[in-house]
Amino acid sequence: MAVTIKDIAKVAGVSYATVSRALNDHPEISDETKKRIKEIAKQMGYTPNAVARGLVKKNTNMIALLIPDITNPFYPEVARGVEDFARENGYCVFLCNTNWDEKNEQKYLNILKERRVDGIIIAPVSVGTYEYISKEKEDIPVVYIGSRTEDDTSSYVVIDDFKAGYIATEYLIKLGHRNIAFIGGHDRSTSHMDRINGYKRALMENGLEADINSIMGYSFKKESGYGTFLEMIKNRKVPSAIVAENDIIALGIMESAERHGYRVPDDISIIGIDDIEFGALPKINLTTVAQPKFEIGQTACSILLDLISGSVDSRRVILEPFLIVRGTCKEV
Amino acid sequence: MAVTIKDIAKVAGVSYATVSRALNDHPEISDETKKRIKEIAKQMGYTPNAVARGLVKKNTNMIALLIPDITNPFYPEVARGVEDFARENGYCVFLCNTNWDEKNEQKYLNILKERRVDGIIIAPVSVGTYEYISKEKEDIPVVYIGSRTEDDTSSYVVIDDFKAGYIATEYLIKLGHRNIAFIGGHDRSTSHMDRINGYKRALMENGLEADINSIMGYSFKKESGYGTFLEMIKNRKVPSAIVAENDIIALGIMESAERHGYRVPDDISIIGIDDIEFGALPKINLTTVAQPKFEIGQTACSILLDLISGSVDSRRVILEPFLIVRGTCKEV
DNA sequence: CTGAAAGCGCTAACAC
DNA sequence: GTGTTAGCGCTTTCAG
Repeated sequence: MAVTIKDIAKVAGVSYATVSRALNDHPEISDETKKRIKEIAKQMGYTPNAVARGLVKKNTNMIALLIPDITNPFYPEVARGVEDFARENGYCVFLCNTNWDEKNEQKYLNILKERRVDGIIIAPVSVGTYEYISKEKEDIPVVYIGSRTEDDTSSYVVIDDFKAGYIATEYLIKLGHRNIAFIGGHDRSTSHMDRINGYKRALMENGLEADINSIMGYSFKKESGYGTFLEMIKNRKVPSAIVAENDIIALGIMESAERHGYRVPDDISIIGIDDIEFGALPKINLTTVAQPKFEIGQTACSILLDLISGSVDSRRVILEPFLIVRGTCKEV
Repeated sequence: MAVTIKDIAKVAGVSYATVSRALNDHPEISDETKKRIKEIAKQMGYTPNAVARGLVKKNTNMIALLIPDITNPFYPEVARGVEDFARENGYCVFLCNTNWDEKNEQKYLNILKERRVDGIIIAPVSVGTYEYISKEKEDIPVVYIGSRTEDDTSSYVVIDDFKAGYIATEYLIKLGHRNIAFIGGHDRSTSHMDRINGYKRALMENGLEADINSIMGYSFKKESGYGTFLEMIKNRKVPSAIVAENDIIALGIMESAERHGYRVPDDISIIGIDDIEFGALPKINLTTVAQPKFEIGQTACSILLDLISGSVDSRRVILEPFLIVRGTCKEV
């Protein structure tokens, strides 16, 4: 059995309240006693029990970060931002991978609530997450990332997704493309809808039609890019350029194109959104609209800690996306 | 304040022990009362307090996974294996990114101990981790991944790293290469030493010299590959082929080669170890020695849960690496 | 400056 | 089948 403050008290010949105070550096304890007790604690190999402390203090100094896909390099970079900020402020982050599954997400949310984490940062699987979370929100602070809410009592950190879609499309248009498709995920996502709207707007402003049939895709994974492009080939509807909703989808499209005899960017131009590290490899050289990933994580964590401390009620931050021109788009 | 079992007891007109038993499906409680109490609990929005339960039950149903680099796609895939297995068995996994920093690692280990996680799976930053952990091992079950220990009281899951280094080098030799360098991380890692020994053995068995100067690198990150190859160029010591200790280092080497006028595989052959997803992209097409990533995670978690339940004392598993021939190596 | 004692929310004997 | 009670390890009034 692990050693407790009672054991220490016995050895030190003081009450266990004194031990608790000494170990927590309470000002009312004499420096001498503090030093003596800390010494004894160390020698006895004492490890404070955070579970017991959590029970009485009603906080755990743990926050959770729920992400849908740990294998998409976008999220690890966001996680780094969260972790860095959390660590500097004495919080420990519990990283949970929901794997794009609402069941998993709900389960984690439940467990996290039971574990009494102090707060949650979540990149929701879909807008369906909102109604589920809204119930608990009173109990536990939540910051959304990559997904807006309509109300102004929630907190979130997003990029201007409309603008991201717009920038990508506009760039392609300026390159002379007239037949531009959009391949993305499902429509139960605010960022998806916003990006599509940005895409449509850019088309319209340039007198191009936003054909509904040119908006495709089914998930936020690489396969969606691969499979959807394959579909296009089969249907003989390969456009001259594609806006991919994110970089891994873009990578999937490139892979599919490559394997079926289409050269990028000679036969088809592709632009992504996110700016994941692997897109920058010279062999890939993916043109993309970047998100400030690390900053998203940092900002979200900063807001969450403010929420926890009660210094703010809610905060919504919209960061700016920016174009990174590399080699997967070509003038026509 | 959250609702507790006492509140429920009051409403239901029973003692709170009864509530506890009903909620935990104890057999001694009549089905009727169970149903009634569960109904009341639900209506009152009760969430069990896992902190309090943890205090008395002395377990938390949480395990931790410590990885050195969440941005190396190798680890997320291992994490998926751990998570899947853990989830199926009612455990929650706490993912911690140590960022190749021993300080962070120790800090996490401490926090985890205080939080009384039931067990830990760790890919150590270096062999220095061992001495630090050995102290706690009696208290809390630990499974190492990607790193062996000498003693036979520890548990680990690794691949045969010697063989991985050997297979990679032998393949290059069979392709006709005579001047083969090795670029890897630091030597405070068992997998590093093993892979190098495999590399050396393959060279020796084929009558080639294992020149100490051809073993280079300084970290397990992409930069190590990039920078080290640059060094080779400067020193006019570019070999005809390189064994990279892992795939992201290989990617770094390829990037460096590419940017400095070396074509892969025409001017230089490169083989990696790991088989990360991005290496399989057609534009990259990295030849590599694969590790069963998901299986490593699964197996480690399975062992850990056995350790926790006490059904085994320790277990060491060595998985087989296997060659995946793609396009970055060429016959000379 | 330190001790005594209550209590955080829950589980698990031990009664009845 | 259900209630009573002790106690998990700790923090925090309240006394002194």
